[in-house]
Amino acid sequence: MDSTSPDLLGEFAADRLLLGRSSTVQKVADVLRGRIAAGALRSGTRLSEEALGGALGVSRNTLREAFRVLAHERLVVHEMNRGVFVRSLGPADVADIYVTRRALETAGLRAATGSSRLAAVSEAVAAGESAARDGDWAAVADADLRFHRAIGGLTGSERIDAYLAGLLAELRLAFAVMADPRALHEPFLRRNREIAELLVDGRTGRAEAELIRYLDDAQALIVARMRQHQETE
Amino acid sequence: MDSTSPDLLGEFAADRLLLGRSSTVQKVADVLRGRIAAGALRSGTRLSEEALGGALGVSRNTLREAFRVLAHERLVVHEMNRGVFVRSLGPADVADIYVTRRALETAGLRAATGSSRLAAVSEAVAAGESAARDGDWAAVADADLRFHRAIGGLTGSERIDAYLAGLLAELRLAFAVMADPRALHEPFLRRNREIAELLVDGRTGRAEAELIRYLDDAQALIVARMRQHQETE
DNA sequence: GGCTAGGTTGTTGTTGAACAATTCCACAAG
DNA sequence: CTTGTGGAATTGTTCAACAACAACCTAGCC
Repeated sequence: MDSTSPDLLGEFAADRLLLGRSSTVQKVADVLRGRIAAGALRSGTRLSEEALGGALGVSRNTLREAFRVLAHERLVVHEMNRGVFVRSLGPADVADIYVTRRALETAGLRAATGSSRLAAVSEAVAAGESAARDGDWAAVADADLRFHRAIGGLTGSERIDAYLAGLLAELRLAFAVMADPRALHEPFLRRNREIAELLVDGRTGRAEAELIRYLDDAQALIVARMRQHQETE
Repeated sequence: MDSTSPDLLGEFAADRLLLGRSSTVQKVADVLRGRIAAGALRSGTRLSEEALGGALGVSRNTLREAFRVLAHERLVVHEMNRGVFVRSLGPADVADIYVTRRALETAGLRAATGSSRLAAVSEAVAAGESAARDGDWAAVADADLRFHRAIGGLTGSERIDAYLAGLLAELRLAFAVMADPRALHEPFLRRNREIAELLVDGRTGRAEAELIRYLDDAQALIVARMRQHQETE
């Protein structure tokens, strides 16, 4: 019998990353990342090695390895001899993140012309609108993240995608603090579509101007909410 | 007696990062990072936990924590149940890095107008020329890195600076393979100065065009050398 | 010869316990 | 109200052990 066809093998090769997901350290990091994104672990919370290790059923050494990767992702802060804490974002951090987003996402727009990856952008827009119709605002938030990652993905750069994914994960630290995801994401649904349509029409200059205004507004909204939240505390 | 003046305290607060530099894990990561950048650890070398731990006088657990941070910096590849290896860069990696550099460094140029940080750019150019006059090509390479970090630094973003630093550290993986740093850096000394002067003159559009050509040429040079090196092997 | 099966060896993955170093808290003293 | 001084709790780091896995080697088979 002939061996498995080469192109079929190629498809499986793409799944290797999903398979390699074992390793207790990775799983622990995934769990903590999820808990932080979901807001279950509030900013500033101290992550005790003994308590967390006991709860998750892993040893302190394994947990510390997971802490190292989360610290490098800036989701957690490691203070020498004091422990690790869930990161808390200030307005300066948000400003820094948005400067970086502007740099990376506008690079995507400048690479958009004729890209085959534009489909992913449109798909994310459609998914967001569909979720909004269902009133599923968590799904809207997810689609919004996908939209922006897809814009960065227009560069075709694996690193830019990884950076953007990290930046958006950091921003969830700010989202988690404030309720009402609807007020946060609904106003941007229409603007997502607008930018996507400008892109498929090849009007990338105009799309870039719109995206920059979009990001400025989003940043201002988040900072305003942050200050408001800080007062009511 | 009055308490210490607030502004003086502020200066000390800036030194906190320098103090927290202990931690065996950090020191081990620093050592390995340095060895990799210097080319003492060639690409593909396997880093045995037992051997390295013994040589450095640290435990396997500590070493594994250091491996996690280096892996996140992409200087090292962690293969499950097989160990960690010094990363080896291919032309596709170099292309990816340069796409990202173009995105980040052009963002710096667009933020250059009237920035007080332009001084750091000019300083790096001068340092490079001075080192070239002395024939110290390692110092020229350092100054070149400083130049590009300073360009990204024009954005004022801490994250962009961190990303650029990481990308340039990755590139050293490619530099380490090939000898003759002079041929690699000398042609770009004049172009560094040209870009810096365009910047202080406020001609940022022209500077951006020059920088993009610069990066294209550098990428092509590195890829050419990589292929050449691969053949002679 | 070339290929497959199966055991051997060396390395990594993970755990648990131990001890030193450090921070934090409370409390006493000036 | 600031400055020492304990002691308790937590982190930093090491060590030893074992399971799990990958690479290598050998033997046997067609």
